[in-house]
Amino acid sequence: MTPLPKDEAKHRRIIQAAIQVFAEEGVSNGKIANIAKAAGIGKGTIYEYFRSKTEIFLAVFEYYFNKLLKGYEQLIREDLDPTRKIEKILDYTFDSLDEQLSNGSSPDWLIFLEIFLQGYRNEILGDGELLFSDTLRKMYTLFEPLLEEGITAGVFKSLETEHAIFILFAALDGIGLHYFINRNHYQKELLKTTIKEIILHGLLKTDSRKV
Amino acid sequence: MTPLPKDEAKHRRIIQAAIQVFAEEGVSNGKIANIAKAAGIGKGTIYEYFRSKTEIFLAVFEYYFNKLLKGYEQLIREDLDPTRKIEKILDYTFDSLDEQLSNGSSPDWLIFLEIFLQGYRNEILGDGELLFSDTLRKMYTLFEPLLEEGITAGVFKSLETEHAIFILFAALDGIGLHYFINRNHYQKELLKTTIKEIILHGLLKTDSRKV
Amino acid sequence: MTPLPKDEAKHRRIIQAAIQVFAEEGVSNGKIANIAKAAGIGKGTIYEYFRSKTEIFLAVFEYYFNKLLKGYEQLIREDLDPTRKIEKILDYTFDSLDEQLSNGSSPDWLIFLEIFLQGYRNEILGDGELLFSDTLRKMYTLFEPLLEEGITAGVFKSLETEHAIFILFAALDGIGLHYFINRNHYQKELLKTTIKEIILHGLLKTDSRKV
Amino acid sequence: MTPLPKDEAKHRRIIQAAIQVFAEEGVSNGKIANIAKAAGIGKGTIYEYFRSKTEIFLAVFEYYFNKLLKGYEQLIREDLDPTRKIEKILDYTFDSLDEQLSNGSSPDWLIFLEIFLQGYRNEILGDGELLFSDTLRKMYTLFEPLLEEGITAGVFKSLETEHAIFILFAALDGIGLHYFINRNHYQKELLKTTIKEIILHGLLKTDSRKV
DNA sequence: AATGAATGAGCTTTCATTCAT
DNA sequence: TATGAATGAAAGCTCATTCAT
Repeated sequence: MTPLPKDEAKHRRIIQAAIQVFAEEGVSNGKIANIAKAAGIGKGTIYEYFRSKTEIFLAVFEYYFNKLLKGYEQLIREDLDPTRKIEKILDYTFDSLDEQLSNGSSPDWLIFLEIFLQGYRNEILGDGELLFSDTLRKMYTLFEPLLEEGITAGVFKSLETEHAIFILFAALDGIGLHYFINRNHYQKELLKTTIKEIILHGLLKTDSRKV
Repeated sequence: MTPLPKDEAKHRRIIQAAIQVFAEEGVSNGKIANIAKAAGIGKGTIYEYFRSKTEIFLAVFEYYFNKLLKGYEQLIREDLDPTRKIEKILDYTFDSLDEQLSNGSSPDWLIFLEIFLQGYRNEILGDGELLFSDTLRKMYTLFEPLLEEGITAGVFKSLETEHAIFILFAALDGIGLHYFINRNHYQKELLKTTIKEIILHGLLKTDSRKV
Repeated sequence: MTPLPKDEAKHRRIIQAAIQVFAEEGVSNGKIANIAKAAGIGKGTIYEYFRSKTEIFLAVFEYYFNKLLKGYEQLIREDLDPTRKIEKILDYTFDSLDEQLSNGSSPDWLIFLEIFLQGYRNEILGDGELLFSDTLRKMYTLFEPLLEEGITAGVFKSLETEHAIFILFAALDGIGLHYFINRNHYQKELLKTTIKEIILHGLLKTDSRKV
Repeated sequence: MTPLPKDEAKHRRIIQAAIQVFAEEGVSNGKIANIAKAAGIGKGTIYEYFRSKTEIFLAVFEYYFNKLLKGYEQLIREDLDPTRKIEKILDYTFDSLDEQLSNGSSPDWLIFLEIFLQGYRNEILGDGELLFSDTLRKMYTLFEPLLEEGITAGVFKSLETEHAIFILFAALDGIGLHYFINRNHYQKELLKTTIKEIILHGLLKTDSRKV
C-alpha cells in the first residue's frame, strides 16, 4: 500500500503537471483530466502513480515543503554570524518568490497555501492525519538553532526561543504572501531593508528601556 | 445588475449560513443546499438574493473585510499614543481570533483566506475585477496614519511609511494565521509580549548604531 | 435516512424502468442513465428517489418478493383441501410465468435471481445485512401451514414439516426456473400433470411399504 | 477463430484462477487483473489464451458443465437398480455441494448460475449462440435412460420420460441451490431422507388410486 | 415571494484491452 | 512467448441552477 510509482521521472512529471493545473484552476477545482493532458499522458495513467486526487495533493504539498525546507536548511547551515543569516533568509525569500514569478508566473505559494487550508480543515474536522500542523512546526524548529546561536553569542536578546522563532517564521510567511500578492506595488529592495531594520532594530527610535 | 436583495435580514441570514457552511465544508466544497438549510429557507430562495455561488463568495468576503476593517478602524481612532496603539492592535488580533474559536470554533480566518485565494487567482488569470489585491491595499492604508503619527511625534524611526506599514500588516497577518493553526502549542500571552518586544525594540540586544 | 421518496408514482416508475433495464442489460450491467431514460426522467432525478444503485437493487428485489409473496399468500388462504391447494400453487406458478413472458417477455425471474446472487455473495463475504437468506426462509414458512394442515387432516404423510416444506419450495423454484428457460421445449399442461403425479403419488409404481 | 491455447496447463490455471476470482468478486465484477495475479502470470498473458473476458466466462462454464456431467454420468453408468440410483444421485448432489463448501467455501454453484444467467440473457436478446439452453437440455437427457430403465423394469410409473426427467432434474437443481444458500439451517441427512420419501413415494399418505 | 423537484454537465475513478519491449 | 505500463471509454454520482407551482 505504498509502492505505486514505477517510473520516477513520470511520477515527477505528474506532480509538475498538477502544480501547473492547480495554479490555473485552483486546487479543489483542478481536473485530473487536465493534469493528465498537461503531463502528456492518458487520464488512466495518473492512477498508476497516484491512488486518488487527494494523494496528488499530498505529493504536491510534500514537494513544496521539501523545496522550502531545503532552501532554508542550506542557508542556516552556512558559516555566517546570526544577524547576517537572518538577512540572507529574508533576501532569499523575496528572491525565490520573484524567481518563481518570472519562471512562468505560476503562483506556487498559493497552491501550497490552498492545499494547506484544505488539509488543515480536514485535520480539524477529524479526518486526515495530523499532518499539516505538525509539518508546519517542523518548519519552525528548523530556525531555532539560528536564534539560539545568536542568543548564546550575546548578539540577540534572550527571548524565549520557541515563541520567538514562531513569530519570526510566521511574520516571514505573512510578508512573503502579501509581497506575492502585491508584488507590483512595492519596491523589493526598499521592503527588504525596511524589514531588516524593523526586525533587527525595532520600530522605536530610542529604546527607552536602555539603562 | 445590482438590485436583487429585498429582505435585508434574510440577505444577512444567508451570508451567516454561508459562513457556517464554508467553515465546515470548505469554500469550493460548500453546498448551496446546505447554506439554504442552515439559513432555514428553500434552496431556490438563495437565488432570489444572490445570482450565483460566486456572488455569495464575494458577499462573505465583503462581510469579513468590513468586520476586520471596523475593528481596526476603531482601535486606530482611539486617543492613545502610537506605541500603545500598536500593542492594542496586536492584543486585539489575538483576542478576536481566540473569541472566534471559542464561539463554536468555526475557523473564519480560513474562509477569508480561501475566498481570497480563489478570487485572487481569477484576478491574475484575467477574469474577475481587480477586487482582491485592491481590497488588501485598502487595509494597509488604514494603518498608515498610525505610523505617520508615531514618526511625527518622534517616537518611531522615520521609515518609509508605505513599505513599513505593508510589512507590519503582512507580518501581523502571518502571525495571526500561524497562531490560529497552532493555537494549542503556544502560550498566547508569551507570544504577545515577544511580538511586541521584537517589533518595538528589535531582535538585537544592543543597537550598535545608537549614538 | 429513509424518507427520500416524494412522489410515490415516480418512485414506482423508476422501479419499473429498472426492471426493464436490468432485464435487457443484466443487473450489474444495467446503467443508471438507461433507467432514467426508460423512466422518462433525468439522470439526476434517480438520486432524488434512491441513494445508490444498490438501493435500486434492493427496491426491485423487494418489489418482486412482495409480488411473489402476495400471490402465494392468497392461494394458501383459500378454502380448499391441502391437496388441491398444492395443485393450485403449481398451476399458479406456471401460469404467472407464462403471463410474465407474454407481457413483453421481460424475464423477471432472472432479475430476481441475479439480484439475489449478487446480494447473497455480499452476505457471505461479510458485507451487507443477512437480508437475502432470511428473506428466503420467510418464503418457506409461508407454506408451512399448508403442510401442517394436510398432515393433521391425515391426508399427507407425517413428514418433518420444516424440511419437507423447504424441499417443496426449492423444487418448485427449480422447476419454475428451468421451465422459464426451456419454455419452448416442453408442454405446459403435461408438465403440470406430471409434477402433481410425482409430488403427490411419488415415482414408484407400487408403494412397497404399504401395509 | 479457435486455436489460441498453447500451454495446456497454463490454460487450465487461468480457468482455475478465474473461478477463484469470480467466486470472491462475482462474475461481472471479477477483474482480469486479479485473475492474472491468482494465476501467477502477467495480465497480458491472459490474452494469449483467451480473446476476451467473455471467452473466459464460457470456458469456466464449460469446465463446470463437464465436471457436473462427468459426476452424474458415472453414477448413471453404475450397475444398480434405478431406485437406488436416484437415491445415489441425490446423495451425491448434497455431498459434492458440502465438499465444495469445505474446500475453501468458494460458492462454485453461484458462479455457474451467474454465468448462466448472463449468457442466457444474451441468448434471448439475440446475441450469443444458442449455447446455454441447449447445454441445459443436454443435461436432462443424461438422466433419461435412468427413468426409462425404471419404467421398463416396471418399478417406476409409466410417465412421459422427457417431461418427467425435466422435472426431476429441475427439482434437484432448485433443491441444490436452496440447500446451498441455507446450508446452516437444515440437517443434511433429514433433507436427504425426506426428499427420497417424497420423490419416490409421494406426499399423500394413502394412494387413493390403488386398486 | 418562496419553494424544492428536476436536471444534465461534469467530475473522479475503474478496468478490459492493447502493444512496445 | 510473456509482460505490465498505458489508455480512454464508460460508469456512478454530485450539485449549481432553473422554473413550474
